[in-house]
Amino acid sequence: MAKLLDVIASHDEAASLKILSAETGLHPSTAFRILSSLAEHGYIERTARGNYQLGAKLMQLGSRVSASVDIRKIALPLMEKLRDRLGETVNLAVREGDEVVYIERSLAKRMIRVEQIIGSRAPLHVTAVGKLMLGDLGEAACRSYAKRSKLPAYTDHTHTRLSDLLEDSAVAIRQGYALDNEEAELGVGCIGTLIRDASGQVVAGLSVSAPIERRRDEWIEPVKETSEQISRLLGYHAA
Amino acid sequence: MAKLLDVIASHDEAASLKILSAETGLHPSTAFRILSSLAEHGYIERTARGNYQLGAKLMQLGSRVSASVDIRKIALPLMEKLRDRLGETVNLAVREGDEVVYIERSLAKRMIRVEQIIGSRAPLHVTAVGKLMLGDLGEAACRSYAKRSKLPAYTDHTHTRLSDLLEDSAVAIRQGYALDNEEAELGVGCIGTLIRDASGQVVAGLSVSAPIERRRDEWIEPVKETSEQISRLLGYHAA
DNA sequence: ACAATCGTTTTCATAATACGAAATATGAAA
DNA sequence: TTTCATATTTCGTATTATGAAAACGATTGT
Repeated sequence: MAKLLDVIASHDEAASLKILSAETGLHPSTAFRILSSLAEHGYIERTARGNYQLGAKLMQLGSRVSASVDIRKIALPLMEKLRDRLGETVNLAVREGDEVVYIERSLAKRMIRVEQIIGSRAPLHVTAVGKLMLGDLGEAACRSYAKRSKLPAYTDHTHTRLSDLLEDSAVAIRQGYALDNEEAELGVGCIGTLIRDASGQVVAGLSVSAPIERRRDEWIEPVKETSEQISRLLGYHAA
Repeated sequence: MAKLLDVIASHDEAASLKILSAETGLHPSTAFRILSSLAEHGYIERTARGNYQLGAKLMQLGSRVSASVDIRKIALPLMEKLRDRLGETVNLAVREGDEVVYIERSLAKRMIRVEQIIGSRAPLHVTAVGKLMLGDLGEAACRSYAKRSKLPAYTDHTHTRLSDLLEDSAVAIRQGYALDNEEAELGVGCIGTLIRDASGQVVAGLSVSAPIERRRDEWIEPVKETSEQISRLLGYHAA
């Protein structure tokens, strides 16, 4: 049953019994019976042509999944995979007021590594993820944030001028990732991306942190991919 | 399995095996095995205390349910129940631009009845559902609509003054239902409510239409209840 | 219009496994 | 600790799922 639902979900169009039995490896008559039972309970629906697609019941149940099913549980395995691939610390952060809070991490297995404490905070404008969140909220919200926070400098690389911040966050959104060039702490560079849920809302941010001289542009794609995978697991699917 | 998922979904907190086996009528050991299997596949998760709640997999699958799983299919049975209860025509409409479009109906079984043609349209400000949609969008959008449409009169009951429309739609939102007092056609009265999906967005409107002299205030509650049921089936659950 | 073909659905004998009772383990309260 | 309630595992039996094959149905080509 799980195989069938996965295969149906993997198709954009409603799929035929033949395709489903082939891709799951189930005997057609077995697949047929399971599908009939699923359809009876509303987990899948049949189109006019008799093909199968996911059903409304999944929507109802899906929407009731407690928000407390932590993003962390879902993200951690993928974060570890990314950490192993890049060899550097990977962080998961959410927004809380005008700060990002680190809620999960996967530490680099190295002597010299960046170590964010879970629960630690940083203002939005000094982190890659925070700048993306600002960019996502739009220029007005960004201006308002600047006014409230006064854009305090954490290092001499921090964007303390509104115009710089606006430019940086707008570019970040356009590119789908943000850099942090020693803006929070000297010697530390980050690459950050956003994570969205089923409703398209930004719910978290993913970032890799490394000593600035070790950071590589080649990491951008892997980080983007990982955050996209996490978003998909949370139900996001690009417009 | 379906029973178990339904019972889990019906609880706000994670439920124990005892509760689940009792409420489904399944033998505890049977329930245990099914739950274990569901958990293995991610359809449910276990809390630290060993209780069961819906899992992330349902979110993923739920979000992939094609939008083409028509609201109509889900709504029609409930519309028919409402029609049988009130004895009058029930309509389902969605917004399209500055109009509502009727996409489904359940006709009264009477000689004299209101008959909307599926696919027919009406401007927002002359229908109960349309006024609710305007109210939901807020005052600014309502003003902008009035400017664009010029609020043409369909009968001498139509609200053609912006102030009347603003007042009416704001009241409608506050009450959770709207009336149409011969505003679209003389002799026809409606009671309308909104339908929302899992993300809380308004996706459709439900209305009962009857000759104005037959319409009763007692119908308001049944109409509200029915639209709430449909919203729940679409995954909406009140904030 | 008819046969042929392909995909779906049903039937049926058999093999697999789900079932419930009971035994055992776990953990919270006394 | 001991006790009690709930959760988990075990095990023989009964139920049900399975795949092969047949029946059915729709679509395509002749």
